[in-house]
Amino acid sequence: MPQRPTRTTKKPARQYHHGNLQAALIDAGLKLIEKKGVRALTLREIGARVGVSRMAAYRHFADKADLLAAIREAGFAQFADALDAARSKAGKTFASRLMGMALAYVRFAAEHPAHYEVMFGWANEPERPRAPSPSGARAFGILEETIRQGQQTGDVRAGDSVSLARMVWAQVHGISMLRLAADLSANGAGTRFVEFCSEILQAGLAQSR
Amino acid sequence: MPQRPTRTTKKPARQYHHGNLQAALIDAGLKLIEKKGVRALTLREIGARVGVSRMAAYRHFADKADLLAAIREAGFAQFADALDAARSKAGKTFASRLMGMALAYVRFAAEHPAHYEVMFGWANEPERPRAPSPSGARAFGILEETIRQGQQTGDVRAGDSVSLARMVWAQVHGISMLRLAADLSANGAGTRFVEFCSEILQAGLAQSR
DNA sequence: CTTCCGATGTTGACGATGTCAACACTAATA
DNA sequence: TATTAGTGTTGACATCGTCAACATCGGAAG
Repeated sequence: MPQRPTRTTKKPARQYHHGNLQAALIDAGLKLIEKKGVRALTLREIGARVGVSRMAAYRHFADKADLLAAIREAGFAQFADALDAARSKAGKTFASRLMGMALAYVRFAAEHPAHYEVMFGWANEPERPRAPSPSGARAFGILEETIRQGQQTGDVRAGDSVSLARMVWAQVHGISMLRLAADLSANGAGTRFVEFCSEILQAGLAQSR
Repeated sequence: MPQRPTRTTKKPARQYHHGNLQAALIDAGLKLIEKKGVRALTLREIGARVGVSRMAAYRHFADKADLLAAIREAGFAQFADALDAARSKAGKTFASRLMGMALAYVRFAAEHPAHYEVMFGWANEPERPRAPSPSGARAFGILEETIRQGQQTGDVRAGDSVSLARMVWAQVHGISMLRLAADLSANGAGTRFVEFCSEILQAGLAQSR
């Protein structure tokens, strides 16, 4: 959320100093990605949108990749919030929670494909290993905690909850990446497919042997 | 597989006409990607490796994206072969086939990460929708057929085999993308995790209700 | 209030890249 | 042997990320 510079008298208009460039750049970059795809993300274009020249970003980010990382982190924060909200809104049974979170996960990916791409995109640049995301860890923690609760209520087999959570995560991530649930409207095909997978997954998690 | 020009007398050496540039470009491009990542893929660099100038590729591909698409298709062919081989080598039970194919899938992704990236990478370029891959369809068909066999032997619940296959595919794809199975050595952590997921998945697929 | 300095934003320049044009060489056919 | 379609080459250009050097602002120190 860009806010006005602290001490302007009336109209911020266009001043030499922007006031909150960092956030504005992340925001503009994200919108640009959503509209034209990651390849179209250009420092020059971002600057133009914010009303600032290229190179201005370099006062707030080391380079383009660093700005991408910031966009990525912001995405994970929203993402974790969405998962958290879904868990709260879902019923108390493990099945409903699992399905609610699965739907929220896939929905986020479907509604913000570009943001999702930046978050989970390939990190095949050997020179610049990707730093782990705090918010990403928070999102995973929400899922893992749900799994542990399922174990306590007897809905999920015993075993390493981290591994179990990873498996569920991989499932919904695969669905999202392969675009297997494009239509997530009220009772669209995508929703039905996610429910379909969720049911099978839940059955598999239940059996202890 | 690059083959020699059809009518050279003895030593092809460096002629004006390469003889089989199309295949050579795909091959060189792939090797370059594997070594330096997708971002380092440059028409100039590819040309240099093949001993040809930039722009030469334009006689065989519409543009860079088109060459990428060819690399992608070649990857799917190898990929389908790998899945097919795994199915043949696995035992006759559904469980062993599922696990064998899952391991082959994840192994391919782990051993050829760059190729895998090009194959399954994001297609968020709104202007250029990605064409479906024939070999990709073949690979999926192998999995779906295995599912159908499982249904006939009673190992898999009744239902749409395509949806079931998609779910399994999404699972292994997610594992591959999230790099959850990095160590696929003889009895490495990755192998164990894939077996772990495969067992749970199989349990879920079994239950009819 | 004035001075000064660090933070922030700007323009210039450079090498790299994808691609359009125009040209050069080769091989097979007429 | 002459022609021509196929194949490879060099030139040029717009665009991009980024290094340098410069400009401007806002607040702290005197």
